[in-house]
Amino acid sequence: MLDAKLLRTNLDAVTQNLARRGFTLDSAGLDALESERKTLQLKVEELRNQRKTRSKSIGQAKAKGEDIAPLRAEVETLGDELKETENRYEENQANLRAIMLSLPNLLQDTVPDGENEDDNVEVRRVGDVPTFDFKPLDHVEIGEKLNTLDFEAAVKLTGSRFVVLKGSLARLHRALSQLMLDVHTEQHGYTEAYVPYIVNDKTLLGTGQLPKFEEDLFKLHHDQDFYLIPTAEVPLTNLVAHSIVEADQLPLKFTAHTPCFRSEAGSYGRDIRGMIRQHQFDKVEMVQIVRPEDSVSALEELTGHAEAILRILELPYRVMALCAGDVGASAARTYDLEVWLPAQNTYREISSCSNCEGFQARRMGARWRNPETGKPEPLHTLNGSGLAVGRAMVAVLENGQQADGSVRLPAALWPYMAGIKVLRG
RNA sequence: GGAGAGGUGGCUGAGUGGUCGAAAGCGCUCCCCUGCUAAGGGAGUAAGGGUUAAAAGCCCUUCGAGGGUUCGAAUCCCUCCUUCUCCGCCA
Repeated sequence: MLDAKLLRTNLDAVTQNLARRGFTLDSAGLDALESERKTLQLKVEELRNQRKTRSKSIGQAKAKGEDIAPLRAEVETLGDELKETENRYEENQANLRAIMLSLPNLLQDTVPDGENEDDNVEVRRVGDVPTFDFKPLDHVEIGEKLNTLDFEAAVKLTGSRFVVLKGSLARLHRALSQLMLDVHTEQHGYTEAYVPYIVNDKTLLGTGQLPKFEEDLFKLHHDQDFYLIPTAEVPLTNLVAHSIVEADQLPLKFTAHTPCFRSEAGSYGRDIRGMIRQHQFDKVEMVQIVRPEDSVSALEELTGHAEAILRILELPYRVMALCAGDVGASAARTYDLEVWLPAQNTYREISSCSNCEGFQARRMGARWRNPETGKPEPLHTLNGSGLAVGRAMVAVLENGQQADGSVRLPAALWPYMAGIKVLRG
C-alpha cells in the first residue's frame, strides 16, 4: 500500500512512477473520491461531536434531576442524520480502500525501463558454464536413469504438476534444504523459524498476495478464509504485522524452509515437463525487516546471501535487475538470480530478491519507533529465495551429470549425503 | 468435539449505562533531592485519522473483531476469533 498522504499531495508523481510499470492510475477518479472523502469525513466528525456533547449534557441534566425529555428528542434526529452520512462515508472509504489495495508499489529510480522479462538487465555473471562431450540430458531423463524421479506416481496420487522423489533424490532434496538453512543461520545471521503453511486472508493481504492475486493461491474449504502459503515470505514477513519494533531490535532476519503451493493459473502452457513449475515445491526463504535508510544496502546483502548458496553448490548463474514492467506489485526493486541449466541451454530463475520498502509494512501495520522522531513509522521489508530447493536440485543434476548417467555432487553436499559423492543408477 | 472462565494502554490489573481514553501499580523518560550506592519527591508517558504549507491547537476513532439495543456502551444483547481449565480424541 502506498502512503495515502503521498497520494493526496503528489498524485502526479505517483501516476508517472506507476506508468513505468505499465500501470494506469485513474488520477481524476481518485481525486474525486478523495475530495468526497474530505467532505464526508468532516461532516461525520462534526455530527459525532454534536451527539457526544449533547448526550453528555443529558447525563448532566439527569444527574441534577432535571427533565431530560426535550433534550432527548433533540438528539434523536441528530442520530438519523449521522447514520445516513456515516453510510455514505463508509461507502466512500470502501471504494478508496479497494483502490489503495490494488495499487502496486512505487519503483526505485534505479529500476531499468522495460516492459517484460526480455528487458531485464544482466548485472553480473558468475561461474563457468560447463561443457559436455556428450549431449547433456535434462533432469527428467537423469532422474529416470537414477530411477528416483516419478511423475506418474504423482499423477496417480494427485494430478499433474506434482512429483514423487525416491531414494537418493529424496535424500538430495533434503540435503539441499539442510545446507541452505545451515548457511543462512550459521554464516548469514538469520534466525530459523518454523511457521504455519496455512494462513488467513489478512496475512495474505499484508504481504500483497490478496486481494489481487487470489487465483494464484490454493484456498481451503474451511469456515474461515484459509490458504496454503505460496511462499514463506508470507508468514515470515507477517511476524511483525501489527507491531511496533524498537529500533535496537533491527534488523530482524528470518529464514524458514517450507513447502510452497501455487496454482499457477496463468501459466498452463509453460514448463509442462519436469520439476521447474510445480503446484508444490520447497523453498528456503530469507526475510529481513530493516530501518528504512538501510533497505537499499540490505537488498544487496540479501541477494549476496542467495548467491552464496549458488557458489557453494558450484552452480553458474547470473544476476538480473528486473525492469519496470517485470517487478512484482509489492516490490520497489528486484534482483532475480538465474541458474544455468545445460539441457535448456539457458539461465532459469532460481531466486527472486526484493526490497518492498514500506509497501507491505503499511498493509501489515508493521512499524518501528524512530528514535529521531520518537514516533512509530513504517519499517522496510525485504525477501528473497535462498533458494528454491526443487530448482536447485534440477541445476545440481544437470550441471553435474556425466556421460555414464551418473551425477557428480558438489563437495559441500557430501556431509549431508552420508558421504555419497556421486549419484549412480 | 463437549462444559466452564477470561480477552482493558509497553506489562500487571480496577471499572458504576453518562464528565472513562479509561483507577492503581510496574516499566520507561525528564526534573528535584541525596557527596558513591540504595532510597525518596515531582512531572510526563497509547495508537490511528482529520483540519494546517507545517506546527500548535481543536476534532474524530480505538477497551479481541463484527453487528445490535440506547439520546449515550469498556459496561447490556447476538455472532465470530482467541486464551486458559476440565473431559473426550489424537501425533
